[in-house]
Amino acid sequence: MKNDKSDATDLSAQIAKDIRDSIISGQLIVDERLPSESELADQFNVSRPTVREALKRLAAQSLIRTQRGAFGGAFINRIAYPDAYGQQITTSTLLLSMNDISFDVACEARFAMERACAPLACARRTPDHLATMRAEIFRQTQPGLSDESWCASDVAFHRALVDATCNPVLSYQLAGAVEAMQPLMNMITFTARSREKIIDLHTQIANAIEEQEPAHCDELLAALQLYTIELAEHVHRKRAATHAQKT
Amino acid sequence: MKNDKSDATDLSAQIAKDIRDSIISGQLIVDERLPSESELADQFNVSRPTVREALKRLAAQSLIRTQRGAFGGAFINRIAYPDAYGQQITTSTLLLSMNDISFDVACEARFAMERACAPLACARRTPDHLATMRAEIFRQTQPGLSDESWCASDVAFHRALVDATCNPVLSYQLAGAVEAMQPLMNMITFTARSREKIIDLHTQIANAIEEQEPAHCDELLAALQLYTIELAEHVHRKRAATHAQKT
DNA sequence: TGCATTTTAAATGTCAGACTTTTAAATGTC
DNA sequence: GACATTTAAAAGTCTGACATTTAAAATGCA
Repeated sequence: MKNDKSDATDLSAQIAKDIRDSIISGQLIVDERLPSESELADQFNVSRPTVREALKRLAAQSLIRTQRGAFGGAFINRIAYPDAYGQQITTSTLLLSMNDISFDVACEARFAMERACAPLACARRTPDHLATMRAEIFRQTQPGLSDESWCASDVAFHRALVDATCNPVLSYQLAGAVEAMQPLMNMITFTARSREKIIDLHTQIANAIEEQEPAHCDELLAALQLYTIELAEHVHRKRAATHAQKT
Repeated sequence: MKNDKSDATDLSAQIAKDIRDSIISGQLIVDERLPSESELADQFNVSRPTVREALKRLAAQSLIRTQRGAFGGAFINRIAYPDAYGQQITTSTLLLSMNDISFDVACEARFAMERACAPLACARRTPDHLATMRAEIFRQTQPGLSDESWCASDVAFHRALVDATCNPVLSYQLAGAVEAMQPLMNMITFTARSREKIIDLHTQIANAIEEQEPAHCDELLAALQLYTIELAEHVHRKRAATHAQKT
C-alpha cells in the first residue's frame, strides 16, 4: 500500500486508486477493515483531510463503508445488487442525456437486450412475475393516468419481464438500459390511442410469456420497438415543424 | 441548492446528493461551473473540507471535473464512453467477484446479451471489425500463448463482435458483462485441445458474421456457451475432487 | 499601436490541530 | 449474572493557514 508519486494528479486521487486497485485485485477482502484515517495518513505521508477525500471517493463507488465510534473505521464493502443498480442507472442515464445519443440507437440497444431475455423469461417465469406484469398492465388501463405514472409503469412492466429470467446478473445489466431510457421516453407524449396500442402489445407479451412462446414474444417485442420509434419520430417531426415556424 | 437536514447521513453525502440530483434532473448543464468551494461552503452552511469531500464523491463518479487556478473550479462533466466503460467494468467485476455468483449464471447473462448482438453485427459489420476478429483468432493460434494473453485475446474478439453492431450504447452495456467475466474465465485452464475447439468456433462465428448469417451465428454462440460451461464444470469437478482428497 | 512580459488575484490542493459525536468495549455496581 | 457507567478510539466537522496553479489584467517596450 505504498503511493507511487511522480504523478500529476491529486494525492487523494492517487491514494484512492491505490486502495481501489488493492480491492479489485483481491488483496483486500470483503469486510476487512482498513487502517484508521490517521494511520493511513501516516502510511501515505499525507494529512488526514487528504486521506478522507480519498475514502469519500471510494465510498461514492460503494467500495467501502464507514462506521463511526470505537472499533469503527472503513470496511471493504460487499457490493450488493441495489448498489450496483444505482451506479449503473446513474451512469447510463447521464451518458444518454449528455451525449445526444439518438433515440433510435438507445431504443435499439434496449430492445436488443430485452429480446435476449425473452427465451429465458418464457422458460422460467413464475406466477409472481406474471402477476406483476398483469398488475402494471391494469394500472396502464386506468384513465387519466399522468404521463409520468404511465412511464413508470412501463418501466416496471419491462423490469418484471427481465426479472422473469431469474438471472440477477441479467437483471442488473438490463436495469441500466431500461431505466436510463425513461427520460427519453418522457419526451414522448402518449395519446390515448397510442397507449391503447401499447397496452395491447403488453398484454400479448405477457400472454406469450405465460404460454412460453419465445418466438412469438420476440416478434411482439420487435413490434413494440418499431412502434416506439414511430412515436418518437412523430414527436421529432412535430417539434422540427414548430421550430421551423419560429425561424 | 438548499440542503435538506434532518438526515442521519454525513453532511458531505447529503451535499453530494443535492448536487448530483441537480445534475441528473438537468438543472445543472454540461460544462457549467459550480460556485467555488468557499461559496458552496457558505450556501450549505458547512466548512470547506466538508464541501471538498462532497465534490470528491462526485468526481469519483465522473460527474464533475475540477480545474485549478483563477477562473478554475468544478465543472459539470460530460460523461464520455470511456468514463462510463470504466465505471461499468469496475462495478460489474466486483459485483461478480464478491457475491459468489455461479459461473453458469454469469455466463448465461453474458451470452444472452452477446447473442442479442449477432443480428445487428451481421447486418453492419465493417471490414475493420472482421479484420480485428481475424487478427485475434490468429493470435489465439500461436503456440505457447500464456493463459492470460489467451483470455485477453478472447475478450478482444468478443468486443469486436459487439462493436460490429455499430451501436455504442450496446457496446457500453456489453463491455461490463464481457470484461467482468474475465476473472472468472481466468480460473479455467485452457488445454491445447480446448483452445483448438474454441478457435474453431471463433472462426466459424467470424465467417457467419462476414457472410451475414445471423441464425447460424446464434447457434455458434450457443455452442460456445455450452462448451465454456462444460469446461468450467470440468475444472469445478477436479477442484472438488482434490479438495475431498485433502479432508 | 501591438506584442511580450510581469504581476496579480482567484481558485483548488494541502496541511496542522482542535473539537464534537458516536460507539462498543471495559469497568463497576447491585 | 444483569444492568448502568465510564472510557477510549475512531469518524465527522471546523478553523485558519499556506502552497500551487492558472488565466486575466497590467505593465513595459519597441
